[in-house]
Amino acid sequence: MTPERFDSIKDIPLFAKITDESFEHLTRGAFVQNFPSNVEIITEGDTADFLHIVQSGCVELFSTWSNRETTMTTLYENSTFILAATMKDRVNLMSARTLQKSRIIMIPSENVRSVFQSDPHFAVAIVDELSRCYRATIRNMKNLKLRTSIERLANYLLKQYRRRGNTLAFRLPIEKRRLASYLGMTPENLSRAFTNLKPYGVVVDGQNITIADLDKLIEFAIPDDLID
Amino acid sequence: MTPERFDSIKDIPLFAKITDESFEHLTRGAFVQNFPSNVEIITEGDTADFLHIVQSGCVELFSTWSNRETTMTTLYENSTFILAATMKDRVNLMSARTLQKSRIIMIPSENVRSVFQSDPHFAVAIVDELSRCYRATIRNMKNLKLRTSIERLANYLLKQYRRRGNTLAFRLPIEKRRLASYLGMTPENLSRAFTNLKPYGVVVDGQNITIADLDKLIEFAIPDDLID
DNA sequence: CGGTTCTTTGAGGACCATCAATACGCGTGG
DNA sequence: CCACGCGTATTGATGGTCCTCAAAGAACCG
Repeated sequence: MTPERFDSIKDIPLFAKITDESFEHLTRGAFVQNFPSNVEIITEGDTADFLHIVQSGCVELFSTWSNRETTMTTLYENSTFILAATMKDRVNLMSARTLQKSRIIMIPSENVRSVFQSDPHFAVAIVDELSRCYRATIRNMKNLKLRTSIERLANYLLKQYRRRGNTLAFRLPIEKRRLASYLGMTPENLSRAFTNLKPYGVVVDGQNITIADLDKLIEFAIPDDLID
Repeated sequence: MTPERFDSIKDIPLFAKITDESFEHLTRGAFVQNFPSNVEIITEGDTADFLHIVQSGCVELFSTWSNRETTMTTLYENSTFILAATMKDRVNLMSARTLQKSRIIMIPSENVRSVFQSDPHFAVAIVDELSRCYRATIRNMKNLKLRTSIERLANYLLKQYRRRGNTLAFRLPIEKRRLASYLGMTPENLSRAFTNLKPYGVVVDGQNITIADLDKLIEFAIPDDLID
């Protein structure tokens, strides 16, 4: 249907173990699309006709209500989204927009549901991915309900530190205002939260963060395997 | 293995369409247990050896961190819990305690995973349940992040109203302090939130709630299909 | 380089948590 | 049946956290 090649998809865990037949079936009617930055790809309330996969770039999932908006999560390479809506054939509960120039793979939801039934390996992969996203959301919610905003920021910084292979200096991957929304606060408050973390050795220079005293920050943040 | 009978389980959507063979396999090593009220059934951090199902009674899922505790959700008849941890063979992210005398079905996680692979109907049911729980959590999170505490309470009352077949007078199903925790506030604040809803026709008498002016409450709460 | 957006800082106020004290509800045992 | 005790619910006072508004500075982009 399109001249695009889907070989790179096979690197994604979701498709790693499936048969060639399943793969052929899945990609029938699928396509790859390039989006510029800051484009709304899907809108909450719309039906989930395609399973989306971020091949490259960066996508923000967000939600709105009554003139308010909040960032739910941010996705990078090889992340899927709207998997639950795809499987249940329901409307999306979140909207998605690109934060950078991004390449998005779109697979018809019907194909996903039908291969799910015919290929047990794919079924396992789907349920694995679904469980992973579900558990990530539970962690996120625990973070929001059990910690203050400053504690959330401190733990966010520690998570970034770990994700980059224990690097003490790094750049924030997203704008501060989006980070603020993700952490459940206003941009103004995020600024002040950074100031509050200064005594614990957090140095901020624009998007550049340096953790000058890891032990002190950990002592303050109390990271937890069941949240972070 | 136990003299308990599992027939009643078949009423649960999760098991509705499975074969007798799958059912036999699933219930091998399974058991039913009666718990008194206020007993911690599972603890976060423990491995999920069993899929749990509330056959009767009421179970609260909660989480703790650094001396704080929060109610994540409350479950009633025919609800499953720790399904994601079961499927991924990981530790539980939440603890569970009974809020009433409850009857809990426990099915070995291994059985669930193995029947998932052998019975496509069961696989569909599992992914359906998983997606349902996932989406419920997303809704919950949107509720928490996009609404003030009073708005959350107003929408909670409207949800109770709808769940009971549009009944304007009903009893709260749980204690107020647990409701407060679920809604992300303190018991004191819940009291004041109820007071704040008086002008919108909410009458409170202990656990008994009466919605005296439905339109006014709806106008204030702005319920949303994508949250509630 | 100019305009736009983002970030920061300050002031003020709304919301919410904590602490403390009292009232209420309920189950138990006298 | 009533008295008692315990946990829950309410109410008030207070302080902290966080949001809003406003303005200035910084970064980004065409």
